[in-house]
Amino acid sequence: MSAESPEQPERISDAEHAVMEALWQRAPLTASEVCEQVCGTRGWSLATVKTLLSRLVAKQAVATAPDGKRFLYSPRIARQDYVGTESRRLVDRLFGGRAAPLFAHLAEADALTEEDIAEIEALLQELKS
Amino acid sequence: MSAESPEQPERISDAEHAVMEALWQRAPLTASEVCEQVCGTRGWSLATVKTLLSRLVAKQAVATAPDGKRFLYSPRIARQDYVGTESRRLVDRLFGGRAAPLFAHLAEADALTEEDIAEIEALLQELKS
DNA sequence: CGTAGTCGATTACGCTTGTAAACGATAACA
DNA sequence: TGTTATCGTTTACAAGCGTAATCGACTACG
Repeated sequence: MSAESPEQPERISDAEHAVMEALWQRAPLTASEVCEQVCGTRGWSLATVKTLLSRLVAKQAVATAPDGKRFLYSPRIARQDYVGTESRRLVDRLFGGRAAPLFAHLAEADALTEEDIAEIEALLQELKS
Repeated sequence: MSAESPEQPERISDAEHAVMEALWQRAPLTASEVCEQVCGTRGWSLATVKTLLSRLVAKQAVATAPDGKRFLYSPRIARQDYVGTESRRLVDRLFGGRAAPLFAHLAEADALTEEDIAEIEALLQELKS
């Protein structure tokens, strides 16, 4: 383990998350390239993306590498980890930390496609072996 | 359908959610009774609970009924619904709306207990019939 | 009748978030 | 060399949130 990082990762907000998604999909990117990915769908200006990138850098969720006069941005946290903590948060908050009730809820709400069911079944088989 | 409620339900914050949980568990309750349920675990003062209750009333998530000089508070939205939208939000944001990847993730992160697995398996059986 | 307790309502205040404009440095081009 | 386009940084500002103190009304007790 590396030294002295309490590394209690600061929460990433909703808007920031959109930026992370762009970087997870392809990195490193310049601020303008990130904007190309997200400004359209979210209706943001480049300035907004710059702000979000700075905040993410401050939160140590994104790293910068100088490239001439500008920076290239890359994720410092793995999507896997982010998704993990977020899922756990939800399961803890809403389902007492148990995954089964979440699953039951999704089932009841018809949020499961045939495909989902098949895949989950396959996963279950694996887990049992 | 009833008239003129755009009824786009305002987001319930984290702290507010704790209050909702108390009311979902037992209602109606006075502000002090809610405090008894939550002030301990969250380290809040009664004043904080009162603020949260007011905000929930403003958001139409909680209803008040006068009882002598004070109010009795009850949830106006069903836990089922809240849990539903929150789960869907997560699944949409992180897993492209598909439940199977969420499940896969939980499995991979060892977030599933033996019990969970058994229950989910049972649910699957039901779904298939 | 005064006073202490209790309610809900109002006000407070610092932090985060969403959204962006303004600024200063620099590189590229004319 | 002067100007323009482009970076990252700084500043801005309203809304939402966490956390609470204060206030005005009222009740119950002495």
